[in-house]
Amino acid sequence: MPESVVLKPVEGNFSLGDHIYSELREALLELDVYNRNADLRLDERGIAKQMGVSRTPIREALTRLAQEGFVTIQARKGIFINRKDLPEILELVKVWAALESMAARLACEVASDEAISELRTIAAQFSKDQAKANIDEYSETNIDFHGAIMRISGCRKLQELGEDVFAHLVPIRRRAMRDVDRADRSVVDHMNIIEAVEGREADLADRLVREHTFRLHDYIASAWKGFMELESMAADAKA
Amino acid sequence: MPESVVLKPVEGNFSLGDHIYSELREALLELDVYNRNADLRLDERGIAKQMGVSRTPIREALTRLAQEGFVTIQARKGIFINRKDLPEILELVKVWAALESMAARLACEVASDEAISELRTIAAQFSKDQAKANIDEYSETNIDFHGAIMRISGCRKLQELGEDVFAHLVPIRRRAMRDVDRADRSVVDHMNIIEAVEGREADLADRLVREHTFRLHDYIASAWKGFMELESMAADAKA
DNA sequence: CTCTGGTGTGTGGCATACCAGATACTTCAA
DNA sequence: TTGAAGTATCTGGTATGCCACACACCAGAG
Repeated sequence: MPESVVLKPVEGNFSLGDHIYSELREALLELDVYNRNADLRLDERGIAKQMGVSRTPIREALTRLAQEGFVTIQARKGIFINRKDLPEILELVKVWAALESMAARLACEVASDEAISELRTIAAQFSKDQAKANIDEYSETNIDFHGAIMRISGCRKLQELGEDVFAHLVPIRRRAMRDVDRADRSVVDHMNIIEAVEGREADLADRLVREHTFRLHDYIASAWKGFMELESMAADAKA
Repeated sequence: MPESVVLKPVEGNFSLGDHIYSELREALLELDVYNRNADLRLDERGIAKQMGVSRTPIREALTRLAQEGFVTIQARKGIFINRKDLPEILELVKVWAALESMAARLACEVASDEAISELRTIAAQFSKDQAKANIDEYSETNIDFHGAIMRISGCRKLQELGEDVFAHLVPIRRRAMRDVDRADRSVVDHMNIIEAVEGREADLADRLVREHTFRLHDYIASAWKGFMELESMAADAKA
């Protein structure tokens, strides 16, 4: 074989099950679970036919999704998408706060200066004013920022768990981020957090991140009814 | 039918898959993964035959265990029990610290006085002196104590996640708890934590729990080699 | 002896058939 | 009309069989 020809190895386990799992997962996150008109039921056979495979890999994917809490499987009754209620959402936010504040703490202790500078780079993408102008993009940047903190903590497990928890909050965050006033406050919070991390002030960073996340917590708690009403109206409009 | 006879409804989904899942999970935790002589390989067909069922429910259980990180399934190669290395273990302890310190904080804010008194009841089961005398039982009480903090935090998600993380640490904790000096220190820590929670000092409780868990973290880091050597000797003795 | 290609066996992935509980529907009697 | 029993259908759970890839072993060419 000519040495010049270098083929990259086929990576990992491609399996229908894996593929369907991520496909379904994404679809579930995209789908607006809080739309009261949404169909909360999933059908193994239907999905199987739709994707052109047998029930087996579908069932594997659904089993995993059930374990993650996205769906509930009831024997001989059906498979239902879990619609989380307010208390459950708030609990997830608390868990998120626990994980991210620890990540910030660890970042102060172990992250390199280069890694920390990443935070400022991300934050710089959106000045306070720009945030107002383009909430959607800000939301993306916001997610990046929080992801970055988890990453530079150097604790993969923390990061992975955070992503899992975060996934459950995606539909909520989509709503919570629309609020312009919150975006303002958020930008300020981020700057303070960055400075704390840059200054290696672990206790401070820990506290700031926690308080920042708890502001989201309290906001969701207060705005929840509004979310639901908006959804109802959207649903009605469609119908 | 006599009205006096009240039958409680059959609860939940009993399925072979579920049963095998918990059975296997327990077996995996019991098994000493760090015994280098232990067989790290699982065989679907073997387990199926051994339990007298088909591969299907076995596969379902294994899929779930794989998702939780207990095993790794490699297509057409085999299913292997995950042997966690030191860095991974330490990450789990950090996550545990994040969760439990938040739990302590929440407990300060929301737990009832009755709930908090539970902590003292558990701790009272073992005075400092008794701890030395019966390390094994102390280990149990210790687990109860930490479980109680999670419980009285009033945050189920925090509790559930904590239990999941904890499960991965079970084999490690079995070793770490043998150390008498650590038990002493542990009892003192617990008392301080209790006082902080009773005094509703959220910041203090948060810090104490975090520091307590990080002592375990550092202890594991320093004693790891010892663990491994002990295991090797035990394995050699058997052979 | 060495290296290459072939072959047999093990292993997980997938498709399929069937089962039994849960439901919806239908029918028929009061 | 109503309601209760019977029946068809739907749904997830389980058992099986086959497939394709991984790998160890073997044989023949050099």
